[in-house]
Amino acid sequence: MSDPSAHSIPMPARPLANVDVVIFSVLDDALRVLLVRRPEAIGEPYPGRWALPGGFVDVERDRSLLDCALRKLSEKTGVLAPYLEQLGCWGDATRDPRGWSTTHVYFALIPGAEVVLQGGGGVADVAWLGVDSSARARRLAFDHAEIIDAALERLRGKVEYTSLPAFLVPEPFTLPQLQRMYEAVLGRRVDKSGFRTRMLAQDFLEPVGPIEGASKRPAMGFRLKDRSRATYFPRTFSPRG
Amino acid sequence: MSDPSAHSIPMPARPLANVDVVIFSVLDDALRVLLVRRPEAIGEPYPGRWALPGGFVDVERDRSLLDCALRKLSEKTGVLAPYLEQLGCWGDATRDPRGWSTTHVYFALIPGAEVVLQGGGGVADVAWLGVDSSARARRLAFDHAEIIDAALERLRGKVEYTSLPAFLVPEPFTLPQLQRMYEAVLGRRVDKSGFRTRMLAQDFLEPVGPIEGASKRPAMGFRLKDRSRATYFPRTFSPRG
DNA sequence: TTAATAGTGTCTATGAGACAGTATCAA
DNA sequence: TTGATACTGTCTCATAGACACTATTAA
Repeated sequence: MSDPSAHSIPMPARPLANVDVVIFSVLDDALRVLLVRRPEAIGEPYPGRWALPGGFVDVERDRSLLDCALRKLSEKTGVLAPYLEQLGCWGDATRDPRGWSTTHVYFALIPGAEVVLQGGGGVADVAWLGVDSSARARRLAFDHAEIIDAALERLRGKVEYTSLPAFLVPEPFTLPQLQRMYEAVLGRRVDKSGFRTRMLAQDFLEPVGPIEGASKRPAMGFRLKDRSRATYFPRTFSPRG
Repeated sequence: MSDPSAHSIPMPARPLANVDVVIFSVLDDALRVLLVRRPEAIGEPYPGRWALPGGFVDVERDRSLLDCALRKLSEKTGVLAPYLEQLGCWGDATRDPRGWSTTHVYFALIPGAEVVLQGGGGVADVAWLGVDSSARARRLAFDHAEIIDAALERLRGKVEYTSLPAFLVPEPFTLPQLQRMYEAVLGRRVDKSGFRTRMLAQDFLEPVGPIEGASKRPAMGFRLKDRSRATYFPRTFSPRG
């Protein structure tokens, strides 16, 4: 790390740099997204409005954008190792009244059972909101409604041909439980037999013995062979629509 | 747009904000990426090394990150309306010796014939480099080798199930020409009959009359019905590997 | 006629979708 | 035995892949 003043070329004005996280989970068979309420302090934009968890990059504390996203996620949910991927960047002169602003958005999938909502850290409230109408009905801060739309589109699109919903259910899970995650995200029923064949053919699940008590007949419990990445299927779910 | 000093909350230190563009094209049946040589001026990092075209966001001039990417692309290639999508963001404390730096990377597809390489703008040289070994063999500036790897992975992955290569060939084009674009990106041959069936079934091409002179027998010319977006196929190209 | 490229027909195997059927548990 | 859920078998149909075939031009 060098001292900027040692360079002869002047550095240009810099935009504000944020990181926001779209955290998805399935609760009560419904896909939900985590929102926090904006603080009411003087000078804060969108006071009291719902927003994605996030905030400025802390160049002293965060070694990278990913570090920053993991920090913001653990501050709000206590979850340390979720599925996390970069969604994209939004940046323009008008999205933040404080000036030219960029945000680097990550999207996370976490099992509903593992969540412990935590306030503090400059937010007055934390809550799960359904993605269908409630999130859109409330007026979100910044361009966060647009960002959530993009995250939803990415998630629903990828669920058609990846194992992403496996990150929405706590391990070990049964195939019927995993199927319910797919159905919650896709918003439609899928065939049981085809679902089983499809999942087992990809060889990304590892059986860990039957799970009892969850239903009448015990089902085989599975866990991911590799929690660090999703599996891609060679076809989408329903070509025939 | 408000004056930052009017707010009571102090703004944090800000990272440097860059935009870089990975510009792909197919020349001589080989996939290539556009690189520029870093300037040699005092204080410039990686002087004389090859790098992706890009640079600092100009908060006075660029209204958004996308504007900035389009500006940098047209400065180097003269192309105004290519296929352009966001690839992602890279940002950490060490990628630029001048300090905590973020870059917002876009990836572009342009037809080889339309390119007019243009120097100037602070670069000593501009060139197309093959993606296979030459780009990796030369030591690129910053983390641009890693970024190109990511762009290649994205491109090759999407080509399996999208119409992206249609943006690499000038309109109007014939199906055999389009097939050569697919083969150049994928690095393997594909079956002619299956290719034709697949392309025409998706209904994203519009016939515009036969093209003569290109070969012995004239072939039907096509153009995209919608140049603003790619078409997604329901299956990948070769499930059987 | 020949060479070269454009375009089509046909066979086969795969595998998804649908759904009926069987297995295994609790009560 | 009944009900509920887990799991399997089977039939059908669409289509990708392979490849041989025909069509249309220039020379």
